[in-house]
Amino acid sequence: MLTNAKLVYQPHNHERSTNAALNRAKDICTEQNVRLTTTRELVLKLLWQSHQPLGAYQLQDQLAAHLNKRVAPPTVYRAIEFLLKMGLIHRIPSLNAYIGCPFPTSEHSNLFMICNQCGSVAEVADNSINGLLRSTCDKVNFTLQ
Amino acid sequence: MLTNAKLVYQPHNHERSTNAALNRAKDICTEQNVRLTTTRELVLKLLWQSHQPLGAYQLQDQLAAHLNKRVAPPTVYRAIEFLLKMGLIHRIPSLNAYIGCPFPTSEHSNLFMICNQCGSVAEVADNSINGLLRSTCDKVNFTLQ
DNA sequence: TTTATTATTGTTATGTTATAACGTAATATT
DNA sequence: AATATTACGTTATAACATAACAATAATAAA
Repeated sequence: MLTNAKLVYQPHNHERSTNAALNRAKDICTEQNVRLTTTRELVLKLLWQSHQPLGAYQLQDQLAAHLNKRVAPPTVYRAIEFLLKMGLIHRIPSLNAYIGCPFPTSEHSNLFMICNQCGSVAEVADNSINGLLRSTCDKVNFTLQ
Repeated sequence: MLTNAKLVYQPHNHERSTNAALNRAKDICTEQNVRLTTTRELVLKLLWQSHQPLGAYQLQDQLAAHLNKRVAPPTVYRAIEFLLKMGLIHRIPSLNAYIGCPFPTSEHSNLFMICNQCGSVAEVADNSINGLLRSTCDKVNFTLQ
């Protein structure tokens, strides 16, 4: 089972894990021949620094603060769209919020544990859950995506 | 395994299943001593007639058409809130849409199969999935809700 | 039945999330 | 350097959701 639950819930070197994630992102983008521009990287960094999911307009505020200039929604949403496409972040629909993906290269269905008290989110990728979901989908003639 | 997949995807007596759902709803509300008012019942009916999830503003339009008068968003959202609380409908966050619950009295975690082609949604309640989710939550110190 | 209480609905305004459209700038390709 | 492609800036607006308060209807209490 793959999970970042410990990383989320236990004391750890935050800056270090953020840097690791950013470096992984750079590698992935280089390999895919796409550009991790300043804005895109900053959004990713903000999401990793938070460890709680952030909404698009929270990102907008923080982005504006860091860049010392006005930032319009499309700027944020473009960065989000890019990062989603690259598998570097996830959208959590029930929160209208976004969060860094701890294992961007691994093929996995997304399962999130969302704490109703503190709002933190841990991600879990589990083969047995995946398998069971897949077979259940088969039963009702769906294909798991 | 509990699912309404066949009901969603195979020819069936639509009016009949809608009426069944409405009657069940009436029973539940009577039992719980709450009122299934005209608006609430109509919203539930519209959701059942559709069999595809409907957004709040689609419901607003249809509601207005049926009642022959202007209907404001809060009216719709209040009905939705009530029906959600009674377990008669579900919200599907990834679609910002709502759908009738086929087994409102059964305790179950919600699992939705959403067709990317046609937009139809089937609901599945499966004990083995539930169990696996629960044990996975335990592993990472969460409680399944 | 009259009054009091509670639940529900109407109405206006506004908050929050997300995208369309179009122009400009930066980067890569030839 | 000229051209094509990709990314960004800007304005406006669409889509989804709720706050606040007034009016009305249903139910309970007197």
